[in-house]
Amino acid sequence: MLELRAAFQGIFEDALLQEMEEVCKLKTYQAGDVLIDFGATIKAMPILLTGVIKILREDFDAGELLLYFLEKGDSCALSIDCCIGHKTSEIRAQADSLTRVAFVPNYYIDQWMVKYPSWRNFILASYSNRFEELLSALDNIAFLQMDVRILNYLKEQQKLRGTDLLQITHQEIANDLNTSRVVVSRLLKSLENQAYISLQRNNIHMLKK
DNA sequence: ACATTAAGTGATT
DNA sequence: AATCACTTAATGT
Repeated sequence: MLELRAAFQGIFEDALLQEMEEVCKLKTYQAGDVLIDFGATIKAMPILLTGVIKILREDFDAGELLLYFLEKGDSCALSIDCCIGHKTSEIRAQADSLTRVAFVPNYYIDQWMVKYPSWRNFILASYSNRFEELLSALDNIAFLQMDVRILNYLKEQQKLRGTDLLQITHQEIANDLNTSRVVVSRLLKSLENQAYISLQRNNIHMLKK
Protein backbone atom coordinates (compact mmCIF):
# COMPACT_ATOMS: atom_id res chain seq x y z
CA MET A 1 0.00 0.00 0.00
CA LEU A 2 1.97 2.89 -1.28
CA GLU A 3 -0.65 5.36 -0.20
CA LEU A 4 0.10 4.86 3.47
CA ARG A 5 3.80 5.30 2.84
CA ALA A 6 3.21 8.38 0.77
CA ALA A 7 1.25 10.01 3.56
CA PHE A 8 3.31 8.95 6.56
CA GLN A 9 6.84 8.26 5.39
CA GLY A 10 9.14 9.98 7.86
CA ILE A 11 6.36 10.44 10.39
CA PHE A 12 5.88 6.83 11.47
CA GLU A 13 8.73 4.38 11.88
CA ASP A 14 9.00 1.57 9.36
CA ALA A 15 7.83 -1.13 11.75
CA LEU A 16 4.63 0.78 12.40
CA LEU A 17 4.07 1.46 8.72
CA GLN A 18 4.41 -2.24 8.04
CA GLU A 19 1.91 -3.12 10.72
CA MET A 20 -0.47 -0.51 9.43
CA GLU A 21 -0.25 -1.96 5.96
CA GLU A 22 -1.32 -5.28 7.39
CA VAL A 23 -4.27 -4.22 9.52
CA CYS A 24 -5.65 -1.00 8.03
CA LYS A 25 -8.56 -1.02 5.67
CA LEU A 26 -8.58 1.57 2.93
CA LYS A 27 -11.75 3.09 1.63
CA THR A 28 -12.62 5.63 -1.05
CA TYR A 29 -15.36 8.22 -0.66
CA GLN A 30 -16.96 10.54 -3.19
CA ALA A 31 -17.69 14.16 -2.37
CA GLY A 32 -20.82 14.26 -0.23
CA ASP A 33 -20.51 10.74 1.18
CA VAL A 34 -21.06 10.55 4.93
CA LEU A 35 -18.36 8.54 6.72
CA ILE A 36 -19.68 8.90 10.22
CA ASP A 37 -23.10 10.16 11.22
CA PHE A 38 -24.54 11.49 14.46
CA GLY A 39 -25.11 8.73 16.95
CA ALA A 40 -23.07 6.16 15.07
CA THR A 41 -20.68 3.87 16.87
CA ILE A 42 -17.24 3.55 15.44
CA LYS A 43 -15.18 0.40 15.31
CA ALA A 44 -12.14 1.83 13.59
CA MET A 45 -10.26 5.10 13.66
CA PRO A 46 -10.11 7.00 10.38
CA ILE A 47 -6.94 8.60 9.08
CA LEU A 48 -7.18 10.79 6.03
CA LEU A 49 -4.73 9.96 3.23
CA THR A 50 -5.93 12.28 0.48
CA GLY A 51 -8.83 14.67 0.01
CA VAL A 52 -10.79 16.79 2.45
CA ILE A 53 -13.36 15.83 5.07
CA LYS A 54 -15.58 18.25 6.88
CA ILE A 55 -16.67 17.76 10.45
CA LEU A 56 -20.14 19.04 11.31
CA ARG A 57 -22.02 19.50 14.55
CA GLU A 58 -25.72 18.86 14.71
CA ASP A 59 -27.89 21.81 15.64
CA PHE A 60 -30.77 21.60 18.13
CA ASP A 61 -33.48 21.96 15.49
CA ALA A 62 -32.41 20.77 12.10
CA GLY A 63 -29.33 22.64 10.97
CA GLU A 64 -25.69 21.77 10.96
CA LEU A 65 -22.63 23.78 11.75
CA LEU A 66 -19.19 23.31 10.33
CA LEU A 67 -16.55 22.72 12.99
CA TYR A 68 -13.43 22.19 10.92
CA PHE A 69 -11.86 20.44 7.97
CA LEU A 70 -9.50 17.46 7.97
CA GLU A 71 -6.70 17.29 5.44
CA LYS A 72 -4.19 14.65 4.44
CA GLY A 73 -2.48 13.09 7.41
CA ASP A 74 -5.16 14.28 9.82
CA SER A 75 -7.26 12.20 12.08
CA CYS A 76 -10.14 13.32 14.23
CA ALA A 77 -9.60 13.37 17.97
CA LEU A 78 -13.33 13.03 18.47
CA SER A 79 -13.27 9.74 16.61
CA ILE A 80 -10.40 8.46 18.74
CA ASP A 81 -12.35 9.35 21.85
CA CYS A 82 -15.31 7.63 20.33
CA CYS A 83 -13.35 4.46 19.54
CA ILE A 84 -11.62 4.10 22.86
CA GLY A 85 -14.61 5.07 24.98
CA HIS A 86 -17.04 3.08 22.83
CA LYS A 87 -19.29 6.09 22.73
CA THR A 88 -21.55 7.24 19.94
CA SER A 89 -20.49 9.98 17.59
CA GLU A 90 -21.21 13.61 18.46
CA ILE A 91 -20.44 14.74 14.95
CA ARG A 92 -20.92 14.00 11.30
CA ALA A 93 -17.94 13.44 9.05
CA GLN A 94 -18.62 14.07 5.40
CA ALA A 95 -16.28 13.88 2.41
CA ASP A 96 -15.82 17.29 0.82
CA SER A 97 -13.92 15.94 -2.16
CA LEU A 98 -12.74 12.61 -3.48
CA THR A 99 -11.15 11.07 -0.44
CA ARG A 100 -9.03 8.09 0.61
CA VAL A 101 -9.23 6.99 4.21
CA ALA A 102 -7.31 4.36 6.18
CA PHE A 103 -9.18 2.76 9.07
CA VAL A 104 -7.21 1.54 12.05
CA PRO A 105 -9.12 -1.15 13.96
CA ASN A 106 -9.89 -0.21 17.55
CA TYR A 107 -7.63 -2.82 19.03
CA TYR A 108 -4.44 -1.35 17.65
CA ILE A 109 -4.97 2.23 18.74
CA ASP A 110 -4.11 1.37 22.34
CA GLN A 111 -1.52 -1.19 21.50
CA TRP A 112 0.52 1.13 19.31
CA MET A 113 0.46 3.87 21.93
CA VAL A 114 2.90 1.92 24.06
CA LYS A 115 4.72 0.26 21.22
CA TYR A 116 5.46 3.20 18.94
CA PRO A 117 6.52 6.67 20.12
CA SER A 118 5.65 8.10 16.71
CA TRP A 119 2.09 6.81 17.07
CA ARG A 120 1.70 8.32 20.53
CA ASN A 121 2.98 11.63 19.24
CA PHE A 122 0.60 11.44 16.33
CA ILE A 123 -2.38 10.89 18.61
CA LEU A 124 -1.34 13.65 20.98
CA ALA A 125 -0.68 16.06 18.12
CA SER A 126 -4.03 15.18 16.67
CA TYR A 127 -5.79 16.06 19.90
CA SER A 128 -3.88 19.30 20.11
CA ASN A 129 -4.65 20.26 16.51
CA ARG A 130 -8.35 19.50 16.84
CA PHE A 131 -8.53 21.45 20.05
CA GLU A 132 -7.02 24.49 18.38
CA GLU A 133 -9.37 24.21 15.44
CA LEU A 134 -12.29 23.93 17.81
CA LEU A 135 -11.21 27.11 19.60
CA SER A 136 -10.87 29.01 16.37
CA ALA A 137 -14.27 27.74 15.24
CA LEU A 138 -15.70 28.97 18.52
CA ASP A 139 -14.05 32.37 18.11
CA ASN A 140 -15.51 32.65 14.65
CA ILE A 141 -19.01 31.92 15.80
CA ALA A 142 -18.92 33.92 19.00
CA PHE A 143 -17.01 37.03 18.04
CA LEU A 144 -17.10 37.58 14.30
CA GLN A 145 -19.72 39.16 12.10
CA MET A 146 -21.20 37.02 9.38
CA ASP A 147 -19.38 38.86 6.57
CA VAL A 148 -16.01 38.10 8.17
CA ARG A 149 -17.04 34.51 8.79
CA ILE A 150 -17.90 34.12 5.13
CA LEU A 151 -14.62 35.63 4.03
CA ASN A 152 -12.71 33.31 6.37
CA TYR A 153 -14.66 30.40 5.03
CA LEU A 154 -13.82 31.30 1.45
CA LYS A 155 -10.14 31.74 2.22
CA GLU A 156 -10.11 28.35 3.89
CA GLN A 157 -11.72 26.76 0.85
CA GLN A 158 -9.19 28.50 -1.37
CA LYS A 159 -6.37 27.01 0.66
CA LEU A 160 -7.94 23.56 0.97
CA ARG A 161 -8.77 23.22 -2.69
CA GLY A 162 -5.65 24.92 -3.93
CA THR A 163 -7.56 27.09 -6.37
CA ASP A 164 -8.94 30.63 -6.57
CA LEU A 165 -12.01 29.49 -8.43
CA LEU A 166 -14.37 27.94 -5.91
CA GLN A 167 -17.21 25.84 -7.27
CA ILE A 168 -19.76 26.30 -4.55
CA THR A 169 -23.30 27.59 -4.17
CA HIS A 170 -24.52 30.22 -1.74
CA GLN A 171 -26.80 27.60 -0.24
CA GLU A 172 -23.87 25.31 0.58
CA ILE A 173 -22.05 28.11 2.33
CA ALA A 174 -25.21 28.94 4.26
CA ASN A 175 -25.52 25.32 5.39
CA ASP A 176 -21.94 25.16 6.62
CA LEU A 177 -22.23 28.42 8.52
CA ASN A 178 -25.73 27.63 9.69
CA THR A 179 -27.30 30.78 8.29
CA SER A 180 -29.72 31.49 5.47
CA ARG A 181 -28.95 31.61 1.79
CA VAL A 182 -30.36 35.12 1.48
CA VAL A 183 -27.90 36.43 4.03
CA VAL A 184 -24.99 34.73 2.28
CA SER A 185 -26.03 36.13 -1.09
CA ARG A 186 -26.24 39.66 0.29
CA LEU A 187 -22.89 39.55 2.02
CA LEU A 188 -21.19 37.94 -0.97
CA LYS A 189 -22.58 40.74 -3.10
CA SER A 190 -21.05 43.27 -0.79
CA LEU A 191 -17.73 41.42 -0.84
CA GLU A 192 -17.89 41.54 -4.61
CA ASN A 193 -18.48 45.29 -4.49
CA GLN A 194 -15.40 45.59 -2.33
CA ALA A 195 -13.47 43.63 -4.99
CA TYR A 196 -12.62 40.71 -2.72
CA ILE A 197 -14.34 38.28 -5.04
CA SER A 198 -16.23 38.04 -8.29
CA LEU A 199 -19.45 36.06 -8.58
CA GLN A 200 -20.90 33.82 -11.23
CA ARG A 201 -23.46 31.07 -10.97
CA ASN A 202 -22.06 28.13 -9.04
CA ASN A 203 -18.68 29.67 -8.53
CA ILE A 204 -16.81 32.33 -6.70
CA HIS A 205 -13.51 33.74 -7.86
CA MET A 206 -11.15 34.89 -5.14
CA LEU A 207 -9.42 38.12 -6.13
CA LYS A 208 -7.34 39.40 -3.23
CA LYS A 209 -4.59 37.22 -1.86
C1' DA B 1 -40.42 25.58 -24.74
C1' DC B 2 -40.82 24.40 -20.12
C1' DA B 3 -39.18 23.08 -15.56
C1' DT B 4 -35.77 23.37 -12.21
C1' DT B 5 -32.28 25.39 -9.59
C1' DA B 6 -29.26 29.39 -8.27
C1' DA B 7 -29.02 34.00 -7.19
C1' DG B 8 -30.78 38.99 -6.46
C1' DT B 9 -33.82 42.33 -3.97
C1' DG B 10 -37.23 45.10 -1.18
C1' DA B 11 -39.77 45.08 2.86
C1' DT B 12 -40.47 43.62 7.53
C1' DT B 13 -39.11 41.93 12.14
C1' DA C 1 -29.06 38.75 10.80
C1' DA C 2 -33.43 36.17 9.69
C1' DT C 3 -37.58 35.54 7.06
C1' DC C 4 -40.96 36.31 3.45
C1' DA C 5 -42.26 36.90 -0.90
C1' DC C 6 -41.19 37.55 -5.02
C1' DT C 7 -38.05 38.42 -9.46
C1' DT C 8 -34.46 37.35 -12.59
C1' DA C 9 -30.97 34.52 -14.61
C1' DA C 10 -28.78 30.22 -15.88
C1' DT C 11 -29.18 25.35 -16.96
C1' DG C 12 -31.15 20.91 -17.88
C1' DT C 13 -34.60 17.93 -20.53
